This record gives sequence, structure tokens and C-alpha cells, in this order.
Amino acid sequence: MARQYTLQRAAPTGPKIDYAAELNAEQLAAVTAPPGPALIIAGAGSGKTRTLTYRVAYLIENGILPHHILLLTFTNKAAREMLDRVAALVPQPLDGLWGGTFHSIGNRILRRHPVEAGFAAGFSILDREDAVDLMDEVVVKLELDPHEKRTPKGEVFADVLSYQLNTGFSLSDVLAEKYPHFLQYRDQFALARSRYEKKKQEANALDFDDLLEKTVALFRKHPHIAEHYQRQFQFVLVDEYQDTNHLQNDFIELLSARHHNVMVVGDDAQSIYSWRGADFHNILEFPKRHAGAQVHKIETNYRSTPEILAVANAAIAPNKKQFKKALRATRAATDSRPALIPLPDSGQQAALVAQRILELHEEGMPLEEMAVLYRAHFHSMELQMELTRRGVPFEITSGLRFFEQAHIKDVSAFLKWTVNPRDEVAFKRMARLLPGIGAKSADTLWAQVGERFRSKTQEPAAPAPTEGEDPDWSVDDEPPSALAPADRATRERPETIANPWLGMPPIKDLLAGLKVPTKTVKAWEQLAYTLDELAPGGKLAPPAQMIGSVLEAVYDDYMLANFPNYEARREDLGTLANFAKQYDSPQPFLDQLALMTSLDSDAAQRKDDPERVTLSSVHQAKGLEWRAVFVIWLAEGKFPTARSLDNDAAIEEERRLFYVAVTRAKDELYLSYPCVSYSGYGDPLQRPSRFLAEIPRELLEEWQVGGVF
DNA sequence: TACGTGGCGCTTTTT
DNA sequence: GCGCCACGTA
Repeated sequence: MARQYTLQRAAPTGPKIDYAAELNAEQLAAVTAPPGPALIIAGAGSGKTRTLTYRVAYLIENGILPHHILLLTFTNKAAREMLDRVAALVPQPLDGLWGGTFHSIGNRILRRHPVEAGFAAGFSILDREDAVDLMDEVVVKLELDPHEKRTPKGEVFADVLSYQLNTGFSLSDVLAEKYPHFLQYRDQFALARSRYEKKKQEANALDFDDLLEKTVALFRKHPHIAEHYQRQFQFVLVDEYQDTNHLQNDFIELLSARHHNVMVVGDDAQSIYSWRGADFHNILEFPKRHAGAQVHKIETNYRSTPEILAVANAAIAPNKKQFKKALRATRAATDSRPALIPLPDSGQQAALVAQRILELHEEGMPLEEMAVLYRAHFHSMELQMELTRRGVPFEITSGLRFFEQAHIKDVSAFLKWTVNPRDEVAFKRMARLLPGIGAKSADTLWAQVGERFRSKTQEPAAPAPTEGEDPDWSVDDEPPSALAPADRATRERPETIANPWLGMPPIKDLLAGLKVPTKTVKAWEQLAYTLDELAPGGKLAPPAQMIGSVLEAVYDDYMLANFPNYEARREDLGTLANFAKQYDSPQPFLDQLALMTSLDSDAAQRKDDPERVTLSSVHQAKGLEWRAVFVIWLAEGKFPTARSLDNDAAIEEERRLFYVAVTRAKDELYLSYPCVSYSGYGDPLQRPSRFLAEIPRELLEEWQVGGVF
């Protein structure tokens, strides 16, 4: 069965990269590693991204077609950055290269084989909120005892079931670990799982987990489809491997199963996402799972002063579960050690940080070169007030993401339902915007619309999952030739742009005459008319035009009536419509909305803004660096967080988090904690974090802060 | 359905 | 010390 295929070197085009000159010995070894499974342990600040991007360039330079390379990341930002950097290195176009987040790659594959995956073309993607909305519908029907004072809500169900899927743990184990007080509901959770699956099926909608899980299931059910992709992806590269979960690891293993050229890059010491299912045993045990795997360690650090690195190495040393390694500094020694700053209370902690920021700024350090890091966002409240008082501009990495804001999601609901009229979540969201329509009426309307829609389509809207193999879908052909590097799968099986309205009566007829409350009649007619405009004559309009129609017909009025900050929201929707102009059809636009977190428009916005200090949780600071870093609230119960105190594994993760914080600093590091905090709830007395006690005193310079206060 | 009041509980976050 | 949610009423 196995087909032997010999790679041909492409004729060299353009100047070659001088790898030996541009990389250090450790990086070079990883970049030029022979094929086969490889684990790259890349310490903080060691040039991990550089290594990965040069590896891709190296593969391409050695004749591997971009089409045969798969590059997996966690975030869109990382994917974009890496692809951009590769593009800058190699002369040939990278069009065929499959690079993106796990979810976007899963989506891309599923869009080509929706039916084989058990769905219909044109499926919706449910973001986290949509998934919870749908789960709420399931939970209502479970009829949990209303006399019970506390019953789990949709959010808890969604969380538990998602965590279970991502980790592969049993339901009982997940409940015991995350929600022991809900263990009695075990059976309802199991029931909710199957009902939720059914709901998604009926709605032709996939949640984020499905984008991975259904891809894995597709491959297991249709080996010939799996084989196609396994053949195609001769080289698989994975970024931030230490944060992969069970499901993502299956995804990686399946896609690389044929060629075994899987290079995973990560730092076990920076694994900080176990609470959302990441299992750093994936990285610790990679060499065991892949016999003969090469292991490369990259430990030369270009970022921090030796004094900061000494603290970092000491900080992580107590962790038992790790690959032993020590970062080596390349920078020259300085005469300053990181500062350890106890403060009488949290107000003075805020004052110290603010004052020190101003001093550094006066010494010539730009504000954007400084950051204040903390374990939890509320730890920054006092500091925010202090900075405001002193007129220090700052930027906070938290809060609602652009696409998760209500007005963005409201408007997208119109588009989503037009593209996929089976999308229950989108329909109900849209309906609830009308005056006089709440959850109950939305439910009734949905039942009627669903009924009408089904009766108007000759075939059931959901094609039953096909059994057996699709005869038209043969992938057992010759591998893509160098002369025709275009993606064969794309040519043979383009992503179907589904149009549910073809051959259907106009939308307004579908909605006309349904029973609605008297005060809703007018708005209902208007809605029907508007939706008709989104698919005039049964043809889906371009998304930018759709947004315009929705705004003009209903949503602008809605915003005026319901939001105090009408102007800002209106502006956001203008930005959205502008963004939508790049898309001819709504489907890919909606995919983008679901799979992206932010619009890069704020980068442009920030241009004319003054420089700012960054305030960030440590989690969100991963991968970033600043010249000066302040880590605040290093007190027991704050950092490490109270919930981790009685759990060794949790403490180790907190310690890794502390390590991430420390290794963000290039030149200056300040570690502080208050002895007393009158703000907030709980015991005002604070004890210094154990992480501070673990650092040899001589590595730090202790500050004694006095003064008038 | 829409709006007002009391109680509870309080990390981290990408897709 | 505050915000969110669940429950009660018009």
C-alpha cells in the first residue's frame, strides 16, 4: 500500500540563507535537524520563534514544497508573526503553506469534508458564548430540581464537558477536580453531553472543541481522508507544545502519522495552562512516545541580564517535574541585582511602582518598555488609580475582546442565521433584540420557523451522515507534483459555499404571519424584510453590505434605544463593516470572526496615542518582553493564588508562572509585596510569597522603603 | 417582559 | 467592597 515518493530539490532561487552565521550552534542544530520526530526545548528568550521560522525556511530551501508543511500555533498572532517572518526569509511565495491555529486548521479541513464529518456544508461556528447559550437550552430541559439551592448552569456544563473532551479524563474525575460540589449531577452531565451534541447537529453548528475533535473523528472514520492529509503534511511543526492538551496532541499525532516528521517546540518550564486542559506531560514524554526522537535544547538567552537570569534559574529550580536546564546569559554582567521590595501596605506598593515608573521614564526609558505583571487582574485596581492620579498613561491587556462585545455579536447573528438558517443560537439572539420578545417567545418562534423551513426544503436540511466512503473522493492518487503545487484537495473538493436559500421561497414569506406579541408585529415585519435584503433573490449578499442593511434597518435604532455609549458601538460596527469588505461572501467572513480575537485596527489607533505602560496578567505576558518589569502582589494567597496552596501540582504551575513573569525582564526587575492590605476582602495580613524565599538572598537587592505617606 | 432588590462569592484565557 | 445573578413584582 505504502507509496514510495522521492523528494526533489527545487532549483535554488534567490540568495541562500547563511544559517551558520545567523544562528547560534544550538539553534543551528535544531534548524538543520534531519527528518524524524524532534523535540526542541527552547528556554525563555532563547530565540524559539527564530528557530521555528528558520526551520521552515530551511525546509523550503531544501526543496520541500510549502504545501507539504503544516505549522500549528495556539494564537492567530503567533501564526501571523511566524508566517510573516518566514516570508521575509525565503524568496518563493508561501501560498500553499498550511499555517495557523489548531482551530483554523481543523476548520479548514472540516469545511472540505463537512458531510463526512457528520455535518452539512455551511455549518456555523459557535464561540464560547454561543456554546453556553445552546447549552442553556439543554440545561432548561434537564429540569434540575428547583428546590436545590444551587444547580449547575449552562456555563458549568459547557466548562466541564469541554474540559473532559480536551483532557480525555472521565466525567467523575473532571467533576471531582473542578466542581466536587456538583458530583451528584454526574448523570445529568452525561445526559447533557448527548443532548448538546444533538442540538449542535440540528443547528449544523460546531463549537471550538468540535473543530479539533470532529477532525480527529473524521480521520478515524475515513482513513482515506486521513491518509490524504497525512501524505500531504510531510513536515509538521508545532509551537508552544508545552501547552497542548490531549485532544490537540491527538490532532498532531494523526496529522504526522505517516511521515513522522514532527518537530515540536516548547518550554516545559513555561507550561501555565493546565487549568484549561494543557498537559505538559505531552512535552515531558514526547521522547518516550517517539522512539528515536531527537532532543535539542536551546538554552542561550539573549534577553535578560545575567543577574535576572540567575533569579529566574533559582525561581524554577524547586520544581521537580521538568527537563533540567539552565539559561545561560549572553549579555554582560551589570552592577545591579533585581530588587526585592516589601511594602507596608498595598497603597504604598502602588505608589512605589508609579513613582519608579516615572523615575525610569525621566532617565530616558520609554513607557512602552515597562510593564507591571500580576497574578490576577484585580491585583491591578489600586495601581490603576495611582497611575491615573499621577497622570501615567497605561494600557491593560484584559477585558472584552472586540468580537465578543454584544453589539458585534448581535449584528453577526443576522449574518449567521442567513448563512445557516438552522442556527438556533443565531436566530434566538436576533429575535430577542425585538421589543416584546424574550427567551420564551424566541423559543416559540424558533419552533415555528424551524417547522416551516423543514417543510419547504425537499430534503431534510441535515443530510444524514453518510455511511461508507464517498466514491468521488479518491485521494489514493499520485502525490502533488512539483509542477502543479496547487493544493489538489482544494481543486477537487473546494470548500462548499453553501447557499441555503437557493430554490427556497423568499425569507420574508418564511417569516410572514407567525404569531408574535402585538407590540412586536411591526418589528417582526421589519425583520423579515431586512433578512430578505441579506439574501435578495435567494443569493447571499457580500458581508459588508449585509452589515449595512442590518444597521440601517434595525440595529442602529436598537443601539440608540439600548446603549448609553451608542457612538462608540456605532463606530465599532463601522470598523467591522470595513473589515468585512475584504470578503465577497459571508461564510469566510464569519469564520474569521469566530476564530479571531481582535482586529488590528487598534494598532493603527494607538499610533497617535502617547506611549503607555503595560499592565498585564502574567498569562497574557507570555512571549513578550520589556526593559523593566514589576511583579506585584508576591504574597502567599495572591501569587501563588490561594487555591493552589494545598496542591503540589498546582504550586508547581504557579511557580512556572512566576518563572514566566521573571523572564519577561530585559534590564530591570522589581519584585514587590505588601505586608498589609486594607483593600478587598479577607485577611488583611499578607505573608511574602514562598517563591521569594526560594531565591537565594544574595541574588536580590532588598529595598527598604520609607518616606512620608 | 422589564425592572428593582437582596445574597453570594470572588484566578488565569485561546479558539 | 462590589458586581452579578436569582428571584420577586408590575
